[in-house]
Formats: sequence, structure tokens, C-alpha cells
Amino acid sequence: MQPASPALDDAPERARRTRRKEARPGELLEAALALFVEKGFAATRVEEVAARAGVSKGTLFLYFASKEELFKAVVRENASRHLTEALRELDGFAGASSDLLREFLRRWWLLYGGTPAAGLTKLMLIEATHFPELAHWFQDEVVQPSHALLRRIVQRGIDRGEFRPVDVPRVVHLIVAPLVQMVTWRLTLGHCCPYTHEDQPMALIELHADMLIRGLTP
Amino acid sequence: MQPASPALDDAPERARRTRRKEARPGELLEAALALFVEKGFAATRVEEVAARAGVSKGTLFLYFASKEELFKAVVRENASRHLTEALRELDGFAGASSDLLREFLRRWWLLYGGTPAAGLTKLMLIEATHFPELAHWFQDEVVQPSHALLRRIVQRGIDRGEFRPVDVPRVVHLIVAPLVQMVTWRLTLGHCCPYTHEDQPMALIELHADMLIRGLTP
Amino acid sequence: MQPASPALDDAPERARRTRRKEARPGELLEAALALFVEKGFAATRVEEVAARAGVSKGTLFLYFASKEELFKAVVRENASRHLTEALRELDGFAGASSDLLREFLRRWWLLYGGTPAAGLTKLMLIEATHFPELAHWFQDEVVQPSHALLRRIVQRGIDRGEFRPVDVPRVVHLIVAPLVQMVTWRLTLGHCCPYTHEDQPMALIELHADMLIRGLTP
Amino acid sequence: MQPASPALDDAPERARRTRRKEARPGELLEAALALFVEKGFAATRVEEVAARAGVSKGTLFLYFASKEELFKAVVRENASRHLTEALRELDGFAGASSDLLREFLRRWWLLYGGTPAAGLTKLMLIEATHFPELAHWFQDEVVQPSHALLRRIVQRGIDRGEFRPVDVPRVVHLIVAPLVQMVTWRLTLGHCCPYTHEDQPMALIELHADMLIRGLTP
DNA sequence: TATGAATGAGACTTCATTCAT
DNA sequence: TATGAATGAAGTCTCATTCAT
Repeated sequence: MQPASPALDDAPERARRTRRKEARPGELLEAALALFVEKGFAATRVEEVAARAGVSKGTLFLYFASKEELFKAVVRENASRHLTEALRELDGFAGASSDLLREFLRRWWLLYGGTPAAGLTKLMLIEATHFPELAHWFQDEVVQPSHALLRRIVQRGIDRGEFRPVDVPRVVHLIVAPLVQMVTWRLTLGHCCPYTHEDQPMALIELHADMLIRGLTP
Repeated sequence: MQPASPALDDAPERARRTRRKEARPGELLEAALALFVEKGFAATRVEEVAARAGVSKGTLFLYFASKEELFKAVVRENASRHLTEALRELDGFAGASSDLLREFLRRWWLLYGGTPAAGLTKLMLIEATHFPELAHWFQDEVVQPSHALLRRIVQRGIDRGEFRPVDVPRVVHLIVAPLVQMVTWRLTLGHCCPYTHEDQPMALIELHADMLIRGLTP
Repeated sequence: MQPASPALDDAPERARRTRRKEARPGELLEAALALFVEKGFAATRVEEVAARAGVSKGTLFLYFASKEELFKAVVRENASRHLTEALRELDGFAGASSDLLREFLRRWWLLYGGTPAAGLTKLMLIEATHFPELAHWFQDEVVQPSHALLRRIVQRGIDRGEFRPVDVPRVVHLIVAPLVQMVTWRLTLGHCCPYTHEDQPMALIELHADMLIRGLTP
Repeated sequence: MQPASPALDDAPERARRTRRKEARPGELLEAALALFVEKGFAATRVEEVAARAGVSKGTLFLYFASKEELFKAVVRENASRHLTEALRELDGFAGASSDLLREFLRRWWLLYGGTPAAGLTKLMLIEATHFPELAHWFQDEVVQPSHALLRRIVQRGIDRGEFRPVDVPRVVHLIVAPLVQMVTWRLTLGHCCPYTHEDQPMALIELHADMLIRGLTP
């Protein structure tokens, strides 16, 4: 009776088929990242991922042998790129350790925590049980380097007499926790519980830096 | 015609069934909590839950109309019980605000963070997207009361001149974040990455209190 | 508007569900044998097998973990039962070797070649490439024992001077070939090409015996 | 707008393409014969066929409208060529009928049974159910002419008093069965069960002729 | 003519849910 | 109340076929 969807003709269909092969994996990874972060591995359907990337179900399997391989690729692709290199520049920092720490926190949010790639952190927290070897890899490639950098920053402060002596690894956990928390909150409860104070993330970052520096001052 | 299996002696069977029938829902909820926390909602099979509770798949549906209802019951059952009442006693605390804050952190870990019920926090972080109304309820029933208590504690310190003036809601987030983080870490990466410093949780709690109090001191 | 299928009420539905568990595997194996023989492994759909056994698709997987396992069960179940034991009694035969040979041929057709189990022979011929280990097992369990028995029969005839000396293993192949051929023909071309002379199989068996005995007479 | 990839030098590509375009169908048929014989129709993927023929999947569909058409072409192409013409010369044979029969068997193996084209026999046995009209055609074009020739040979022997009177069509089946069996065995169990006595096929042929002639002698 | 990226129907398999016992 | 066999919708993955280049 009524035409099912009169807007659909096959012109866009044709256009879609023509798109270049090299862009596909990236588009699929981007779509998969968003959906895996939003719904978890098990609750995400490959057809959704394909649809969000603008391709059909079958096309996804042209590039990734299985849903699991897609997941692993999502993690590996996004993890190695963003976080580590963004922070590595801080190694050459010259100046007060308190400024270095504050700079670390700012950069972390700007270059990672506030970007879609931060979804990885939530993803690994959720799926670590199902992908143990991937969790280990994530620890080695992402978590440990970040923590190591932070340990060097804190230790530098102590060595230069700017920070009081503390248990460095534990302090690092206290530095990291609110960052991770901000990400997780934004990606989960943020959707439905808008009254959390995440609308000005940098203000929270600054307060965190403030509290930490006071807490570390001799 | 011929009786299906008259030889089967169902006397011991009956004994087992009647053993503790009013305990069933509790056993099922306990099993479901553990599995939902470990694997998430979608990846947990109701048959597993039933098996862990020592009953058959069909029995589970006698007590819970669906997997979703089971999940909601798990959250509601565990949430209302543990956290809020455990902390409410602190409202009558008399003494230094720094001691009050430290006491809060200790109790939080002992009465909630270190118990199986803490899995709820991880669970809600993961599944909030799928159960928005449940997430709201969790916010109202669990998160907001805890935060409100903490706001009162911090405000008390400021009012009494023990703490410097700060943005109270944001500080509360900084207080809570490491607690949530400890729970999440223990329940996820803890499985596979044992070198995190979670073996002495109270030491981290004490350091956290220490840093916070220094950070809040005028 | 109009009821979808008014003839369907749920009485037979109920009846079906009630059927005894022990009968299921047998019914499924029987259905699977017929379909695998008719269409081969790849072209047979599990849903067809289930439908022919009067159950749903899911039920099949209650009893067989996968389509491959179903196939293996079909082969193993039917192979060991029928052929070998049927022929083993001939070992004690007393009398002329020509009668023994003739008796072998008759029994082979009556107890195996003419029954549904003979489909196994066609099945293994077709699927040996896909299930090599199963093919080996079939050789060891079914083919070799039969050939060994035939070798003993021919050798007995030679030893007693009733048969002329011949290459025994090769003669065994010549004895077996028409039998296998009769089975294969009946199950394949028989469907569509009715003018082959399979309507009186025993007449062909008798002629075969006749030709063989003449061919073996000194 | 912008050319997709102008940097790609497609000159050698062109050379390969034009190399032997009229040879394509033949190469595809050859590849398809081998794979259909090895794995059956359903389990053979057109991509495999194309790859074995050294072309892409799309090219295959330039020459054959569908997988089914490819299959039919394989059968028709190979069937009409090899067998019938090879045997037709025997019609003019002058000499003893036993020699004629022996010669038939030898030629059959040399010109058909031992060649890749013999795979057709296995193929038709397996797929006759799925391609009934093809099976009929095969009967008419291949099986019937061969059987007719054999019937003439046997009848000639009887008429000339060289063979005893027998049921001619049935004897023809007994003549053919070991031949078909040799082919089938070689192409299936031969892969995995090397202890069958197919390493000297002509010795089996000779023994078969020997047995037949003795069996037919008055 | 040849390609190979893209499609989507259809296969196998899982699992929440039902129901006769 | 408890069971567990049975169901079938829904998911992952395959592969014959199409089509723009």
C-alpha cells in the first residue's frame, strides 16, 4: 500500500559500495569502539557495528575474522596510539615537580580521558575476565607505562625535596583513581544521571592537582 | 500406557527439595550477584546461576519472572542493605572532622568495599546503559545518600574551621574515586594482574585519608 | 484477521513434548542417517533432521553437540551394529566352500545391503575426505573385518582343493565390488533411473555367486 | 572525480589477463572437476575453484551463470568426451569374444577409469539426488551406451557359442561393478587407507577378466 | 575481460523461557 | 515446589552472487 520507504533509492546504495577499501577497517574499529564501550562485548551485535560503520554484516567479516578478533583489534588499535605517546613527552619536563604533576593531569584529560579512546579503560575493566591475555597486554602496554611515568614524577619531587617522602606506588594509585573514575562516570552514569558534576571536567582536574600537591608538600 | 519411570525412587529427591525452600531466593540472588559481577549481565547464563545455587533452570523462573527481574532484584536486594545503613551511624559522630573523615573511609572499606556487595558498584557502572531506571534508582538510593553524608562531613570541617573552604561536591568526588577504584580493580584486573597494590587495602585507605586531610587543611 | 492456521491447535504440540527422552537420540540418528545418505553431509540441514525426527532445531543440540558430532554418531552407531556381527557367524560354517561363499553373499544382502544401514557405505565413500579419522575407523571396524572373513573363506576353498589358487586379496575385491555397487546404485541412481535391474536383487546375488564359483573352480 | 588509484600500473595486470582468455573456461572446468570430485557439490566453494584456476571469483561468473551451471558444464564436458568414444571403436572388433571382453576392460581402465575424468562417476553417484535431470542425461549419454556395448559383447559370445547362456543385463552389471568400484575407491578411501590393493590396477583388471571369462565359459 | 569489495540470504548454534510431569 | 526436556527467536558466521571500476 504505502511505499515502504520512498526515500530509499539505490543511488546511495551504489555510492556506499564504491568507498575505498583502506578506510573500512578504521570505520569499523571506530564504530566497534563506541558500541563495545556503550554496551559491552556480549551485548553488542556485529550487525550493529556494521550498520554504524555504514556497511553490511558480511563486510565486517571481510576485515575481522570474528567478533573476538574485532574486539582485540579495537583494544590494540586504540590503546597503543593515544595514551602512552601523549604522556611520554613529559619525561623531559624541567621545572617544579608540582607543575609537572599538574601538567600530567591536564594532558591526561585533554589527550585521553576526554576522547573516545578513553572508553578503552572502561572496556578493559569490564571485559578483563573474558579476555585475560588481552588484559595482561593492556596492563603491560598501557597501565604500567603510565604508572611508571607517574612514579618517576613523584620520585623526582621527593628527590628534589619538593614532595614529602611517601609510598610512591600507592600514591600513584591515588593520583590515577579520580582520572579513571571521571572516564567511567562519563561513559556510564553520565548518560542517565546528569546531576554529577562532570560538566566542567577541567575544574575537577585542577582541584585534584591542588589537593594532591597540598597532600605531597612536606 | 506404561509408566514413564516408576523405578525412580524420588524420596531423597523430595527431601532435598523441601530442605530449605524459603532460602532459595537468597541463594539464587547470591549466585547471581557473583556471576553478574564477574561476567556482566549479557554474558551470564541463567543456567549457570541456577547451577551455582544448586537448583535447576526451571526453578529459577519460579522465583524471578525473567533474567532482567533477577538482575533488578540482585541490585535492589544488595544495595539497600549494606552501604547506607553502615554509614548512617556516622551522622552522630562527635570529634575532629579529620577523624570523622578517616573513620568514614575505614568503615566504607570494611563494611562495603571489601565485601561481595561491592560488586554492585562495578555492576552498575557496567550495566547502567541497559537499565537506566535501575541506574537512577541506584543513584537515588545508594550514591546520593553516600555523597550527601560526605558532603555533610566536609561541610562540617569547613564550618568548624578545620578544613579550608573548597568546592564541596567536587571534593566528594575525589574522596570517593579511589574507593570505587579499589573495588573495581579488585574485581577485574585483580584476577589476572596481581602486581597491583591491593594486598594491603587498609594501608591504601590510610594513605588516602592522610592525603585528603593534608589537602583540606587550611 | 483470519486465524493463521486454524488446523493447528496445541494438542499435538503437547503430545510431542512429552515423549520420552531415551527415544530421542535414536530417532534423531535414524533421521540423520536417511538424510545424510540422501544428500550428503554439507547439503543436509540440521533443521531437516530435527523436523524428520519430529523435534525442533534446538532439541537436536541437546543430544549432539554439533552437526559433526551427529554425523560421527550416525556412522559409529550404525556401523558397529549391523554388518560385522551378522557375518561373524559364518566363521563356524561346515560344508563346501562354494556353499559358504554363496551363503555369505546372501546374508550380506539380507542383513546389510538391503537395509537402511547400508547407506553408511555410500556415506563413507562420499565423506571420507572430510572425516579422515572416521574413515580410518570405518576401515578398521567394518571394511577390514569383512574382507578378512572373505579372505578366510577363499583361502579355505583353496586349502581344501575346492578353489583354484588365486590372488586372495584381489579376488576379495572382486567379490565385494558388486555388493557395494548394488547398494550405491539403489541409493542414488535408483531414485531417478528406474530401469536398472535392481528390482530382483537376490537374482543378481545368485548370478554373482554363480559366476564367482565358476571362476574359482580349478 | 579524482581517479581512484592512478598510480597503480596495470600494464602487467593487462598482460596476464589477455594471456589466454579462451583457455579460461577449460581451466575452470578442470579445477571444478577436481574439487567437486574431492569434496562434493555443496562442500566446494566457488572461490576455491576460481583460485585453483588462477582467476578471481568474479571471473568465474563471467563464464558460468551459477554454481549449478558450472557443475552441469563439468559433467557434460567430461562425460561426452572421454568414455563413449573411447569404447566405440570396439564395435568393429574381430576375434574371440573373451579377447574382446578383456580388451574392453583394459581400455576402460586406461582411457577412463585411470584418468581424472573418472571422477565423474563418483560425482554422479553422489549428486544424482540433487540433479535428477542431469542424472538422467548421464544415464542416457554415458551409462546406457557403455552397457549397451557390453551387452552386445556378451551376446556376441553367447551367439557364437563362446559363452554359456546367461542373463545378459545382469552379467553386465557384474562386469561393470568392479570397474566403478576401483574408481570410487581410488578417489575416496585411497586418500586415507593406503592398504587397498590399488597400486597395480591392471593386475586387478586382468584377474577380473580372468574370472569373468571362466564364469562365462560353457 | 577481469577484478574484488560488498551484499544478504541462509546456515549452525546458543540460550531465555515454557510446560507437562 | 521442582524438574529438565523442549522450544524458537536471535545471534555469529559463510558463501554464492552482484556490480562499479
